[in-house]
Amino acid sequence: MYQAPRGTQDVLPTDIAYHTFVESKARRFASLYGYQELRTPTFEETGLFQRGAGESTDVVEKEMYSFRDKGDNDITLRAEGTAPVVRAYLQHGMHTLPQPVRLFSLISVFRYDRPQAGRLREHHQLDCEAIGEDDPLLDGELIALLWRFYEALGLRDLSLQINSIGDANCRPAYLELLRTYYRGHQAELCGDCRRRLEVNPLRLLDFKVPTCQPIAQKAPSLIDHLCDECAEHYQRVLAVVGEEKIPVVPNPRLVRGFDYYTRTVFEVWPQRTGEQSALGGGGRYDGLAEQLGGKHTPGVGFGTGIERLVLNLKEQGVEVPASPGPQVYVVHLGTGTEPAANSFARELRAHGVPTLRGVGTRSMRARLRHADAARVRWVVVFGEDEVKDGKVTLRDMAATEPETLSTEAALERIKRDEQMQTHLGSGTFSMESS
RNA sequence: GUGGGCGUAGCGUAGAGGCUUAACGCGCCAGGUUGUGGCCCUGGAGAUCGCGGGUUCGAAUCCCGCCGCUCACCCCA
Repeated sequence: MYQAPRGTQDVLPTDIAYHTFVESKARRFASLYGYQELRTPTFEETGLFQRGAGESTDVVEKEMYSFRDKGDNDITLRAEGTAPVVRAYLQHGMHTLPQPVRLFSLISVFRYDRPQAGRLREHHQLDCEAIGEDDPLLDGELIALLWRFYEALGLRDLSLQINSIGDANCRPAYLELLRTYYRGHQAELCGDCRRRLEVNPLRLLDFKVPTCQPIAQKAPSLIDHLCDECAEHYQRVLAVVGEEKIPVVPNPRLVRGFDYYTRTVFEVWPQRTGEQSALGGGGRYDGLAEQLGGKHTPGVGFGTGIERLVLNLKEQGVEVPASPGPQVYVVHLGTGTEPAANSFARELRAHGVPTLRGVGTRSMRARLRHADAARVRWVVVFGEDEVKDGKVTLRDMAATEPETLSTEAALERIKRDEQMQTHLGSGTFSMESS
């Protein structure tokens, strides 16, 4: 038998409410901050990710779903959220729009990794990007958007980690300093660290192998070697976030896995420690547009993982609104009763009443059980007796006794009830309400 | 890529060399009620015990290999 490919998952109807809850809140909060929805393709030219995220990153080096298509194009399934958005910004000349351009996407991301709790080969993200402005206020805005979004989901005990990793002015000198420091300890380093030292020294800082920890602890901190402009920028980001009353943890060892980041980087972690658990993360990428062949255009953004949010909502016991089910179950019973039942169901749906049609040749009892399982409010029975008289039997599932009345009267009753539900129930069922 | 754990009906579990014709709960189907749900009762369908090999008179049970799932490292969401 076939199975869903390793690292992918089916979201079943019993679970879908969590996902629609997160997605609708995502849309709501993105638009609340003035971000407009953008959809980019599921696959891009491989070079976009190589140039964007960086050749030496783990994602590009060993985790991409890459293939050559029938036209000999090198294609990669979306490995990361930011580069495609910046590509779209450049391609469509969005620099002619008022800056910054604020965009959000709900995307799927593909990485060939070994799956584990909270890690999939296909996962989904809310991705928000603001391109065309380097004001630290914008960094703060994105952090606030992310944080308020989490609050609205009902998540508790989160921790916002923040850092600045400098830019092209100050980082090269710092990296040289770091390399010099590490070369002095080369003998004590594990093989992995030696490799990083050459390829991606910044990553040495957040490395977790215990034997290398003491060396990392004493390494020169990047935060002490920022140029004046970067230091100033960082201070203003911290100020803006502080003003928002968001508890922030400056973490001088926070480093992210993509090469395009400059200055601000941040992640949000749940309380529980260990494992890979970041719910969301992002930062500023002032050099990315140039890297992709455009002119210098600053930008800042984040991605946050839908599946990880769902996981944490469940862990924290957050209740999500139930998806609305059908209101009415229409059954026919006996010969010649089908058309009348069909037309009644058609009528209900034309009036916007979600209606389930009883099909097959099961007993009355079985049908009622189905209706009960579907948690409908009303069951409408078209039996031979009723159809002959132009009537139906209407059962209010909350009441004990059914009653027989004309089809018109039954329709009116259900419509009236449905209207009441729509008005009263808008807080319960509407995903759009905060 | 590295290391641990686990594979028995759709789901959750029991059985750990012969007492098993593989059991129980949920779910599914049907009946108890000629055309009326929930609760209850009765019955039924559904499992070559992940796959292959080995040990044994005898393997779901012991051994080996493979596959799958899962957790952690790494990395990221």
